[in-house]
Amino acid sequence: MSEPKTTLTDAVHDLLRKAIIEQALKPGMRLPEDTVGEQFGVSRTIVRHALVRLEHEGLVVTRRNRGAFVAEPSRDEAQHVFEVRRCLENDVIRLLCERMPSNGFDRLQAHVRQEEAVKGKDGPVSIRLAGEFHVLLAELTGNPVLTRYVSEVVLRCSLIMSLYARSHSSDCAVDEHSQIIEAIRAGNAARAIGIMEHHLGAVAGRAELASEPDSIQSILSHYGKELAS
Amino acid sequence: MSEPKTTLTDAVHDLLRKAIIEQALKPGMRLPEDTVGEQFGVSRTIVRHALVRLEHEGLVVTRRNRGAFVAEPSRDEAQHVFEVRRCLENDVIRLLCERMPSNGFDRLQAHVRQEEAVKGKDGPVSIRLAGEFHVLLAELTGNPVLTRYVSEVVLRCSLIMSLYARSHSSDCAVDEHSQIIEAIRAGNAARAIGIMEHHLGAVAGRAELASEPDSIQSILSHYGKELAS
DNA sequence: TGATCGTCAATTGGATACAATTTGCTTGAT
DNA sequence: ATCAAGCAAATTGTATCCAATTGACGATCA
Repeated sequence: MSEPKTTLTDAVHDLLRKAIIEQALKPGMRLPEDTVGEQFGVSRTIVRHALVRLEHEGLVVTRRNRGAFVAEPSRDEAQHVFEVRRCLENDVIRLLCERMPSNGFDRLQAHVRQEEAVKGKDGPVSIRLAGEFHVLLAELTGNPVLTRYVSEVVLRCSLIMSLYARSHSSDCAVDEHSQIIEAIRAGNAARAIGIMEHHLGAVAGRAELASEPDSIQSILSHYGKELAS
Repeated sequence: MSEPKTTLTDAVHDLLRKAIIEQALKPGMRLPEDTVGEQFGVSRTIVRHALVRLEHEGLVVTRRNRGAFVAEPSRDEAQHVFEVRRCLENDVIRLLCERMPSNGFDRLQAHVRQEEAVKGKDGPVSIRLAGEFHVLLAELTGNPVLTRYVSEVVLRCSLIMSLYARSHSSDCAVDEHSQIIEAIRAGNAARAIGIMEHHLGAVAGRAELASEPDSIQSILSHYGKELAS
């Protein structure tokens, strides 16, 4: 069997996270355990474990005896997440200016090329790539702890954007990504951090309206196809 | 109802965490689900959920079909945790210099008095209080996300100290805590951060010069030379 | 008519039972 | 004596089952 080395819980966890980040599951949407389990063809136990993790990551909230919901970060919460993200990402930049690995710039530029390939489109792929750039930066520091935290706040920011931003329009984002790379390459930490601050500030700045939801089953059935074993 | 508002999972989670931090459960120790559940009078389901969270917090590691163990951070991991901790705590200081809440200094000084009360003793209480000072600092920023992350790295540092440091002897620590408070009160962020860096550096430094047991690979590679035949 | 209380369906919280996987040990052959 | 193969015990992975809590609808009474 080509069975995956990972557990079912991991699979469901990843799928749900992906669905949330890509805005298929919108903030506030209910996530009943048996509905989800039914759609994915697994038992409630699995879904529960996945939901526990997602709650820990701040992507879902659970109310006692009420069930799980996709998180709806308030503006205050959003502010707090962005504050931590700035702190972490500035440190990432600082560290990379000291110890960028040899193949670091190649990997970064390859990623930017990917981003440019989907430039202009506002789809889920664009959102995912924009986030992954920052995670890649964190990875290059060689610090898994830092990478995990950056990963979490970036994911939460994606969720926040889906709530408050009217458009991801990553045009400027990609440009700024390139600028950050160049500033790091020049060893100019101050400038790189400045751009990053501006970059995040611009992202945080966009905060306006949202849209209306879709049925849970249809969404999950779409994502569940990957689980067909 | 005198029933607790929290769920059983939370209780077990807290208990296990406390036990790990206080070194009742030592690094590397096995945590079989049914044994733990038996001891606490709950089912495996609960223990499992708690273990999932603890793994997410980096206090336990789980191996597929092998079970959960109290984490044994390598020196590299320790380094990574300390690196993130410096980053986060420096930001805490920076934020507090801008917006310390009105009763902040009172709470901080009350805490330091507690620490001084157990000064000299190397028991679990001393370890816990030393960590809680830093969590309290983070709380005063009013940022729950930041507080959670600081909390996590501080806990992991406690675990690391229990592995590598020969003594917590928090004599200097308490002094430095007071110094940090005063620097913040003076609005001197640079000085406060400097003290914090020194404080954490001292803590991390103690971890360096302690016992030796680390990665299996290094041990095996050392002993393996004698086997090369 | 409106508010309050009681019953009921829905859903989660928790426990138990079963299956799959790993590990250690025994046993046998070289 | 060493090593390999296979069997058995222990432990986790997963599913199902029962109980407890919540929210809503509807009946009753002021």
